[in-house]
Amino acid sequence: MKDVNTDALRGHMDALLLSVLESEPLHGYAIIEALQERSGGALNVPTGTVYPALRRLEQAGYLASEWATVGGRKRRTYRLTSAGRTALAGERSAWRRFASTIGSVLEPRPTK
Amino acid sequence: MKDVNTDALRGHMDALLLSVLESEPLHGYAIIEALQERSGGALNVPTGTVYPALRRLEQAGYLASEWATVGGRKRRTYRLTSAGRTALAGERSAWRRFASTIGSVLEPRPTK
DNA sequence: AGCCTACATGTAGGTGTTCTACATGTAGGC
DNA sequence: GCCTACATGTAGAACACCTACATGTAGGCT
Repeated sequence: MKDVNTDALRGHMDALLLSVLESEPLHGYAIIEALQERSGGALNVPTGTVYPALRRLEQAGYLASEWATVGGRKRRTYRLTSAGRTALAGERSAWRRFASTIGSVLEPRPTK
Repeated sequence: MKDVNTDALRGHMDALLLSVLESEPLHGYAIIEALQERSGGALNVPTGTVYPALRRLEQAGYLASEWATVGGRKRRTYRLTSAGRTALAGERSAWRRFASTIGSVLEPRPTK
């Protein structure tokens, strides 16, 4: 599967991150793997994008985190706050609107 | 209809511009109107975005332009080059891939 | 005359999210 | 001793978009 141009993700990253955290808390590395998995391998988001973005979302109040040590390795595990759930719902509807808008321009149905 | 967040357009602008020029040449102002129309009013792209973008696309070889005077007003009319048509096809398939990727993460089908 | 809206193009400067590249460290297999 | 996977993080650059401004014509209303 060809990679999507990650530059095009601008503005949709938050939605993706909130979405993979919806069903269970995950740490950064696992989030990256989850994105790859869910996208069928199309989404290879670099660590330099994910970690700062997670901090941003935590500061915004959408995520909360705590440290854990598993197998001698330290992890920071993030979970959705209730504000995060609300934000996710908003991101989802914004995405649907966005996709349908772009679609309507890119592949217009012939009117006649 | 609620506006889409135009900031999220980052990376998809070229596709939109090439797409509205597919069936007929248009000048900048008309392009903005065409985008509004096709999107059902959701797409209000500011002139400060469109005009520089058109120049960028012309420099890339995807568009060609010529001046015209209509009703005392000067217009720069853009048309797709053949390279532009090829680029548009690429943008379309990139968009489909992108939308399906984001969709698969944002609204995963339950596997069980 | 004066004002407003629609039409029409363009530039300057700022913003912000993303990228690339680097830095650091543990665990475990070969 | 080396490599890969696991794991987090920072610094700095890139760049496409935004806001705000600048300029000018045409035409309607008062």
